[in-house]
Amino acid sequence: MPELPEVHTIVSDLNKVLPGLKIQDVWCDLPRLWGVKAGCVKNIIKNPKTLASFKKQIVSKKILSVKRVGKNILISLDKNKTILIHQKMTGHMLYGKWEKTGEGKYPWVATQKGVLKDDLQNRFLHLIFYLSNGKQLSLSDIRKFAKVLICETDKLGELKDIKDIGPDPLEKNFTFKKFKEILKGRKGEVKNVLMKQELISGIGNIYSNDILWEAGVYPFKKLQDLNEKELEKIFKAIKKILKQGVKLRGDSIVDYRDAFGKKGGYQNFHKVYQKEGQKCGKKDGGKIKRIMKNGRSTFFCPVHQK
DNA sequence: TGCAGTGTTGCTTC
DNA sequence: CGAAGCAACACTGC
Repeated sequence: MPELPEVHTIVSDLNKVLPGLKIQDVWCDLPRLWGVKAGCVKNIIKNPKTLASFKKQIVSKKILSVKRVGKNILISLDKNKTILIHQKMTGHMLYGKWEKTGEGKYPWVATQKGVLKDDLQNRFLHLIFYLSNGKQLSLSDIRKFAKVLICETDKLGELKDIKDIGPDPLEKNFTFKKFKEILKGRKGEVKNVLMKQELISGIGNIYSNDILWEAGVYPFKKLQDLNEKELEKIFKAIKKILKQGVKLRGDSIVDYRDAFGKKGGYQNFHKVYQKEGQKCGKKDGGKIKRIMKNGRSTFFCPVHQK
């Protein structure tokens, strides 16, 4: 699930605790995470086929830093290795401590007090890095869509996941001029376009809905029909809504947690997302409508989003 | 009970 | 190029 604000929050949390630690061991119960289907690229990634070979590449390496590229988390290690993690729908990285209590479906139990006791957070661990300070970095993922791969750091740029990704909308150099250049000559529905990671990185279904509400633009309006003023409103809304998401530490409408297991706050401030039937928050706003399209729900105010 | 829907992406078809 | 459907998977809510 995580979109830019959620990934941003996790990455900044991890950066406070991980740099300097060594990875001492790895546990994983999901062969897909290191197997052939993990999107490995020939000649860049040595496509490990066993957990042992996966481990071999990272065990005893030191964590240097954690970065975000779009919705990807990059954990850079010494000896020219980088772990790339895409959390997809329900994945999220947790920092804490768990113990394996059995071989059942949910063998892990949190062994520290506080929010990590939350059942939801401990039932779905599929990958655990054991760290040199006794703590663990874990991937919790209900639906098991997450993607993890290990790459030579100096070849990161050759990875599709990095190479084919558009600019980050919160960067200062993401200006209105640049935004227009990216969209120039493109067609298609504006909401779909906003969610295209190869054009702009980090926006998903929640924030694209709310961004277009903020901008007052109909989500299925064609890009070629937008005038300068509408484009500017969308540009400003992207910055505003994403910043709000970051400030609130992400959206925990279902299972998202930050790296320490705490919920974000954006779910309490949705503009239209999952608010079908409720009144739009703008003056003279209508009743929020939902349309299912391309397999995803779109929410908007039929009165002021034209 | 059964099925539509869920924050993502990539592949296929039209 | 773009829209649409589906698959990967497990759970929730109607």
